[in-house]
Amino acid sequence: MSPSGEGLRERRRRQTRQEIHTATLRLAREHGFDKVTIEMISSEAGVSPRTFFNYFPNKEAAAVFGPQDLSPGPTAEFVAAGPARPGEVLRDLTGLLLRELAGNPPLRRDMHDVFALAHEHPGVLAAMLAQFDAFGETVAATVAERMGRRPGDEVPNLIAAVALTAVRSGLERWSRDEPADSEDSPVPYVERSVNLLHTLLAS
Amino acid sequence: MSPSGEGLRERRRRQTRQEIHTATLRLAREHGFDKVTIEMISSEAGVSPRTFFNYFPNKEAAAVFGPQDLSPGPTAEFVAAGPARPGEVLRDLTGLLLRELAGNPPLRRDMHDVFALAHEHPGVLAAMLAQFDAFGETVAATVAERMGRRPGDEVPNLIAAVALTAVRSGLERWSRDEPADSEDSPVPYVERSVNLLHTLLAS
DNA sequence: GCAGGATTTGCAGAACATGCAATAATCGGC
DNA sequence: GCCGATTATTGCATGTTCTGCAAATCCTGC
Repeated sequence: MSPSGEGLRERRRRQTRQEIHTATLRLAREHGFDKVTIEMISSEAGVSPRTFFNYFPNKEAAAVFGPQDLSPGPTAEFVAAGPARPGEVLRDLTGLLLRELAGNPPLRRDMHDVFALAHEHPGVLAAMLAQFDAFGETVAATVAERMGRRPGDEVPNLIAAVALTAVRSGLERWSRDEPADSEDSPVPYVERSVNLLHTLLAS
Repeated sequence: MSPSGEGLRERRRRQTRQEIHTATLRLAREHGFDKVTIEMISSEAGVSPRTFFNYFPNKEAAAVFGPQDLSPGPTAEFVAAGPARPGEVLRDLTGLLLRELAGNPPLRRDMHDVFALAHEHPGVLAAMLAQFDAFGETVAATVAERMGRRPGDEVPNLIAAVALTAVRSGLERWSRDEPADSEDSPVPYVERSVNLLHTLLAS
């Protein structure tokens, strides 16, 4: 295994995945999502069509491919804060997600494209929601760890799901209100949704 | 137009839709979802394969097709209760959704099948989440009406999304814990999630 | 009944998706 | 550096999905 914690194999794999994804978005922007074929995407990404299907089950999944994990640093901090009342954990979690988003400009650009696509193509929306859901599971696991509960426990599950719902709601509005090329940030929008959520709790 | 409020055309259309849906679930239970072809479904439902695609874009959508609207009576009551603090509206809404579920046994049976399918087939999960999301929009419109806010306003949107998240979380657990053929009700599960949600807000 | 519109259907063809087996690349230990 | 084992890529064959189009059929309202 090479010096870094991750072998060449894994790195290349991650890279190919990313390349297929960005190729999909680029081509969709250029020609319209449903004029784009798997063949075009594969060739743009420099792999065979058959390989495309080793990475994604379909175009929609390739378009919405996003973050699988929270970044380790802030997460460790979050977990270390230890057990607390559910409401507090929720508050900390929304804060964590917000910082995650604030610190990752490429992710935000990607998100804007994906939401824009999702508005016009039901299949993309479905794939995006599935992606959020999957991400929610990993978030729930982190929350469970902090709370000293088993993974799969309903409390962390619900906390994660509610937090992500608020985040998604903010991103949704952001993607609708802001034009594609503006150098805007979704952070204020998401903050707004998150605050609304906490207001909801307090009334 | 015939005596009832709805023409023959509309009724038949709704009926065909329903028939394709139940045929899909039945065949999926019998043969496994991915062994089922559109041709099988169509023939089981008594339509041509081409007609299948007039109703649904794909197998997944046919499998998860569910309620599009809240029932009129309870909804009118909900709306008539008039403006209130967001937290109260949320509470009323979760109550409404719960009663909706409690009063509709066929829907529950359907839900169990759909969730079970979704557990094994990512594409079905994606379609189901999209279905929930779409339903969320109509719920949000109802909430907006009650609160005297424009449709699309972020407050009703978030309230609807959060409520449905809790409901979904309960259904999720129910479908995992209860075997397929038990004559159980998801209501206690959903109640549990809803109560948890309100606890979350209160802490 | 009849004109107008909606629905169903068949057909043709492109694109999607999967299993399988051959080839090529990487890995870890020596 | 080399080698056996593992993993990834690719081409091929094949059945399925999905769409556009035009013909035929069926409701609807008058």
